[in-house]
Amino acid sequence: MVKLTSQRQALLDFINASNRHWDADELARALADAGTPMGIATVYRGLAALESAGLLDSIQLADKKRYERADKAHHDHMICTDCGAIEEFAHPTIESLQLSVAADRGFTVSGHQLVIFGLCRGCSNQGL
Amino acid sequence: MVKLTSQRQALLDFINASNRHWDADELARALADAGTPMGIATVYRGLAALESAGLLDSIQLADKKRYERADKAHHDHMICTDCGAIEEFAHPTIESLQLSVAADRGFTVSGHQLVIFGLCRGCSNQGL
DNA sequence: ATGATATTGATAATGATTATCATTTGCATC
DNA sequence: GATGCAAATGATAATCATTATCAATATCAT
Ligand SMILES: [Mn+2]
Ligand SMILES: [Mn+2]
Ligand SMILES: [Zn+2]
Ligand SMILES: [Zn+2]
Repeated sequence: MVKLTSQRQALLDFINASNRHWDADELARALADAGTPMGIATVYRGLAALESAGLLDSIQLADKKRYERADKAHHDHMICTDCGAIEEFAHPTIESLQLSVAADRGFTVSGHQLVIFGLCRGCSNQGL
Repeated sequence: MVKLTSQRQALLDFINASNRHWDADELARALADAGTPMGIATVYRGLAALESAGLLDSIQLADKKRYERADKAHHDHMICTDCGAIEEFAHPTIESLQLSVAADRGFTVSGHQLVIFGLCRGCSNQGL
């Protein structure tokens, strides 16, 4: 039986109150600053538990995993390689084409991750 | 000036002779078995140098980076979460839709990574 | 309120990758 | 072909995110 502890509630509230993609360390620091410090191992375990309960979503980037609210529709991400900004986009046609190419190969899809790298509008304009 | 050493040549030859997606450790072991052992740090540095020279491609998976030949056209990957098989696919429409959605947001694309997770045909049929 | 059990937290361990640094090697130049 | 030097090598330490340990604590069904 999975328990809803004060630590997990704090993690969930914190992420749900924002629109960011948090890593474990950022959350530990932010929660400490907010007056609800918790051990870093508890942060990792809490995030994993909340995700498998469907209460959080995550994206696995090259170096670390980032968590976000789960109450948004499925979307993918564009990441600015200059300023680190993470933008979201949803594209139904891309989604369905993925399913069809997988089906063509007899592949049973359980998930996917699409990340576009480049320069966001602001950083693109820096170089003008 | 970047030097083409015997170690780097061995790495390149080894990967070009195969169709796999290698991680650094697999390469170190395979090269040792093949009679051209080299330090693991040399493997990492060699792979990075060859990739930035455009002689190798890579995909960054959750836990580790995997290298493959660069003489194939751009493609994305489907990974079987059961047996670990990595299949390749190319889909021009998905590619161009990515560029258009990025352009819509003023995003200058430098690259992307699309990975589809699920069960390959063989593993899908296991559960029948 | 009680007890079984899941969670916490401090810390050690792990695993992939990078940094150090003394030694060696590729290669441009003579 | 010999020389010189910047770049590469390799053994190993360090780093960084994440997971494992384990004794103490908190949750929750009863
Ligand atoms: Mn998102
Ligand atoms: Mn490939
Ligand atoms: Zn930017
Ligand atoms: Zn499979």
